[in-house]
Order: sequence, then structure tokens, then C-alpha cells
Amino acid sequence: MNNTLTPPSRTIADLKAAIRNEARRVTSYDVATAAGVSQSAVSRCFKPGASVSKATFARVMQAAQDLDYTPNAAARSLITRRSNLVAVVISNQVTLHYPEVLSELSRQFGMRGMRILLFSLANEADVDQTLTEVWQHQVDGVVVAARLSPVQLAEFERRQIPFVLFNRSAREHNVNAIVCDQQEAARLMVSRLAAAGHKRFAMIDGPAGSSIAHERRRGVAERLAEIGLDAPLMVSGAFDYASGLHGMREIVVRLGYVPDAIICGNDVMAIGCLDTARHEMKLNVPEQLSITGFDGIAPAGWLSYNLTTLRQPMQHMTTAVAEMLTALIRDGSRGAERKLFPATVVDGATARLGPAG
Amino acid sequence: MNNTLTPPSRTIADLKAAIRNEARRVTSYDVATAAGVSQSAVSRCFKPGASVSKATFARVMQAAQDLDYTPNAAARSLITRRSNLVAVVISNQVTLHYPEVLSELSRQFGMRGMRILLFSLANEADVDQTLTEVWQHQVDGVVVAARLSPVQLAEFERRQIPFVLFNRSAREHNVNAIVCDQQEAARLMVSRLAAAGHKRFAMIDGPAGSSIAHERRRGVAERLAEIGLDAPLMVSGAFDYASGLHGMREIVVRLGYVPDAIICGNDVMAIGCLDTARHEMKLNVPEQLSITGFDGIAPAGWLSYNLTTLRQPMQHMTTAVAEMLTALIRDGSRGAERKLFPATVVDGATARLGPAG
DNA sequence: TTGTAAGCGTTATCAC
DNA sequence: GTGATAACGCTTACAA
Repeated sequence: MNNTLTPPSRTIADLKAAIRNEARRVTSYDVATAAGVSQSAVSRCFKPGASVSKATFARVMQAAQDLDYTPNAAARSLITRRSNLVAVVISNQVTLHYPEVLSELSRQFGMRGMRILLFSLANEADVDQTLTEVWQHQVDGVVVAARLSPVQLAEFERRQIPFVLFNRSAREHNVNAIVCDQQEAARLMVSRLAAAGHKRFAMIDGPAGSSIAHERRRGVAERLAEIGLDAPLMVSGAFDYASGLHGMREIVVRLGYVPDAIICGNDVMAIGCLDTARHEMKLNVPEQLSITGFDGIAPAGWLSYNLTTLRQPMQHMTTAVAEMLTALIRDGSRGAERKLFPATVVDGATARLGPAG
Repeated sequence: MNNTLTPPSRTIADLKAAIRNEARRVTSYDVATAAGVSQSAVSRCFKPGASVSKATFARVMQAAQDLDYTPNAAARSLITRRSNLVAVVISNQVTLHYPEVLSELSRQFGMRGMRILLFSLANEADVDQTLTEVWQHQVDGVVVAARLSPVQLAEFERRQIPFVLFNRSAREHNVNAIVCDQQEAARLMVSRLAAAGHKRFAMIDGPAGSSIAHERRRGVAERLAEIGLDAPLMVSGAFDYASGLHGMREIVVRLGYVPDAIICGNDVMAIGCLDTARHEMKLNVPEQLSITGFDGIAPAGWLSYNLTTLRQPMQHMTTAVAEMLTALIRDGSRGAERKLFPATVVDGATARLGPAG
């Protein structure tokens, strides 16, 4: 069938040679030439649900394959004004503590035909520089898992670009967000510790700038006050293992005794705290001291720790982010929505918990 | 100075209104209009090192800022044939076990003016689908931290797109790669264990498809044979904690006794193995049994584990990837290079090691 | 230094 | 169903 006067194989070889010669890319024109159709016909073949005859489609696809043709996303996005790209602006802290977030976001957006342009922030001061890059790339939407200043939030609004905050509170600003209710989680943990008879609390706090640390701290402080217990001794940490180690020592030094319970701002610090308590101070946990964390990371579940903690439903949250952002991209703005997910208590072996109140 | 007959503020407000009205983006033409210069002048102002007068530059920048103008990366890449985008094709396994890889790659490429387009693979069978997306996006280069078939490798070559394999061996194919020498690392560990008198070995292996697991297994087997020791009992694992737990039990059941040393295919399995040995079987590690891992992940260093393992220099490796790929993008192909990084022994508390041989 | 004009590789509109 | 043709927003000779 293919053996007409000018065998396609010859034509295609010539075309390829010409293309390589001119050092240019394979375009839809080349495919059109090879298939003997117009360029617009080729374009239609790559648009799902366009009207093309079966015969044309077959010839075009064959030619495309022969030439290794792939539509140019840049050119496409220029005319369609859709890049099918989502920027993910994420602080390194998040990636390191919840590695599943990036893979899950990638999977979720992938299922919806979108790709992730990654903006990983070593320190959150780079946000401005990062944002100018985000604007350049004409992304269809942005997931922000980093702190934004009010000015930066305003710029998102001004540019009318769909965006969703991930686990960041911006209560004052009315923006789309997927968040885990840190404050309620903290309150819950305090209640259950108090119900088990703990009276003297200490807390290893997260870093100063972190809104998550802020809410957890606030929840702890508020609930303790409500119950009528003393405010906890606060020592500062940086969400890392070493902070847990040092925090534990600092607490004992500053108090002069071992408190009943230490609430740590995250699991990694709780693990550090626990290691110091057990291995260095030879304390029995949870008999002499209860230690709790936040997050529900994988190592917290390992036998050596079996940490009592609060698990954030990361899987649900990443799914929600993808759903919300794609909805925004499709339907335009439709009123800010703030989806709140509850954390669940993981009743491990490092704290004595009473019944939920 | 600005109060001429038509105040710029008025003009800019009008322009903005018009743009919003026509529902289009702010373009360099708009900026040109606002600044009273030609469009190409605007373009030049955004090209570092172009020849523009100071006065023009200032006016253009002012207008750009007033209008919230940012160059359109898609349009730029269309003409320059450079997207400043690097695709990172990475298996979820990698992201989950070495979360620092993505943030480091992002940082390294960011320093070199490039952004990461993320292709995270839930299962490595999706590679083909993924690659067609990679081609569409006109990336300048690709980092591959996933398994590629020979056909897929060939397609990279055919399309002449710079790429670097990350911690994947493709010895047969002559490609650019940054790898940690798993085999040599395994040999080193066996030597040091043997030097301490261990005779009966077992190994918890990684998953079947993994080239890293393959090399580690091979190194262990080869070195044991060289020394004249029996081949290790091999049990299979999936690089996760549960595999370590079960692997330990399976080893004891199948052998009928506790071996001298268990080499685990990675740290997470070693930690699982260790937890079973200590907590469930009440074995003294390393007195009765030595357990070692591979990788050097953060939890391996925590007090409760202090795992004896082999650390991969991930930081150096990610830096090397960025360097190599950017060099390839700049200078075109220049002979395949395979950069090999040695792992270092972390002499922890879970194995008795003899001197390096 | 600045402006004019020709692409880059698509999709979209509109006749046929 | 198919083919001209006009955008999309930019960079880059080339001319002034």
C-alpha cells in the first residue's frame, strides 16, 4: 500500500536529514508534509475530540511517530493560555519532614493532566525572588506550602492566579487553604494528658516563624489555662532531632525537676526528647514522664519509639489540594474556601492518656 | 517631572482597564506603550547585558512595575529554544528515602538559573507515558532517578537531549551518570565484618527490580566468596520497615539459629531488623548479632539506633548532577562520563567491625 | 541606542 | 472533514 512512486521512507529520511541540517525542531509542518495533509490537520490529530477522519488520523500518527514528533508545549500554551503547569512553592522543612507530600501532589496533579514546577525554598526569605519566577512561567495555579507576607498574598490576588495554601493559616486574609487543625489537635492532646492526671507541663516549641508551631503552642497554652493548670515551661526548638535532645536537657535544668509531660512541637523533636530521657537520663517513659509529638511521621511508629502523637491526614490533605486547585483553575474564583482537617490521636507508648473529654 | 499633558498615572490606569477588559495578559507591548518606547526596547531591558540607555531602562522598569508585567517564559522559550527547565524523573522510592534529593536538586539548579519540572513515578512502569510528557515540555535537560529500559535510553540519544542518570547503573550503555559505588561499599562492609570474626551471614535484600539492591547484593556475595565464607542466606524485602521486621524472623526460622551478621539492603530495613532482634527476640546487638544497613539516612543516627551503615554522599552527588547536566546543556554532548562516588562506613553501635583490609 | 519586522510552533476561526 | 490565515508574546537581526 505504501509503495507509491515516492516511497514514504525516502521522504521521511529526507525530511529528517533536512531538519537535522537546519538544526531545528520537528514541527507539525514537517509531519504535515510527511503525511500529505495540512498543518492544521496535524494539530487536530493531537487535540482529543477534534474532528478528523480515521484515515487522516492514521497517516498523521504514523508520520509523527516516524519523525519523533511531539507537540511543543510552549507554543501550545502561548495560544491556549493554559500551561497545564502548577507551581509548588514549598519550604524545605516540609519536603524533609513529609517527603510523601511532593510525590502525592505529583500523583494527584498528574491524574488531572497537570505537571508540577517545583520551587523549593531553602529559607523562606527567598519567596519574593521565587514568586517573580512563578509569574514568568505562566502556571495555571500555585500550591503554597511556605509562609507568605500579606504583600505577597495581595500580589496573588492582583494577578488573579488561582492558588491554595497548604497547611498555612492566613485567617486574616480570605484565601483558599487546606489546613490541619493544629490548635484543636493541641487542645485534644492536652485534654487527654490532663485526664490522665498530668499537672506540670513543658513544651519544646517549633521555630519562631512557623505558623504551625504557633498554632500548636497556642492550643497547648489555651487549653491548659482553661483547665486551670499552670502555663507550660516553653523551650525553643527548630523542628529537628537535636532540638529534642537539647530541649529535654534544658527543661530539666530550668525546672529543677522532671515535669509530668512534655509536649513536643513535632515528632522529630519528640524522638530526640525521648532518646535523651531514656538513654541519657534513664527515665521511664511514660511512667515517670509522658512525651508526645505532632505529625505522625513513619519513624514515630517504629518499635523503638512507638510515639504518642497526633497524625495529620497528609494523604487526604494533598488530595484536597489538588481537587481544590483544579476546581479553581476550571471555574475561576468562587469564594475563598478553607478546608480544615482534624488530626487524630495516635495512642502510642510514650504517654499516659486519659479518655477524650 | 511626570506631570506632562497626559499624566502617566492616567495612561497606566487606562491601559490596565483595557487589558482587564479584553481579558488578556500584560505584554511587552503594553509596557512599551506606557513607557513610550518600542516593544523591542522593553525586551532588551529584560535581557541582562543588552544595550539600553539608563533613562530608557528606568522608564521601562517603572512602567513594567506599574503594570505588573513579567516576561512570558513560554513565548521566550519558543524563540530562544531554551526553556531553563530541567525535568526530574524520579521514583517515589527515592523521594521517600532521600527527601533531601529533591530540595537539593532544586537548590542546585536554581543557583544555575534553572527550574525543576517534577515527574514523580508511583511505579516505574509509567516511564513511557512520563517521557512523552517530558518531550512535550521542551526541557533543556533531564535528571533520571528511575529505571530506564534500553529502548528508553535510546530515545534520549535519538532526541539528542542532555540527560544524567542519578544513582542508576547502565553500564552497558555509555551514558552520563552520577552513581554511588554500591558494590564496593558492600564489599567494604563484608570485609570489615569478616575481619571482626563474623562467619555466618544473612542478607535482607531489596526489591527485585532495583539496580541498587542488585549491586549491593552482588558486592556482598562476591566478597564473601573471595574471603572463602559461605554464601549468605538471602531473604527478600521491599526497602521498607516491615520488610526488616519480617526478614529478621524469616532468617531465624529458615536458618534455625541466629547468624553472626545480617546485612540489610538499606537503613530502613536494618532498623526494622534491629527492632525485631532487640525487642521481640531479646537479642543483644551487636554482641550476639551484628546488623548493618546502607544509605546513612537521618534516623539511622538517632540514639536509639546508632546504626552501623554505609553513607552515600547525597549532597555531593546532587551537586555533581547539577554540574554535569548544566555543563552538558551548555557545551552539548562531550563523551559520556560516569562519576563514581564512594560510600563511607558509619561505625555505629549495631555491628562489630574489624579494621579495613 | 533605538525601532522595524521576521520569525518561533502552536491553536482557533472561518470558509470551503 | 479539511485547509488558509491570523493570532499568542517574545527575541533578534538589521536598518536607522
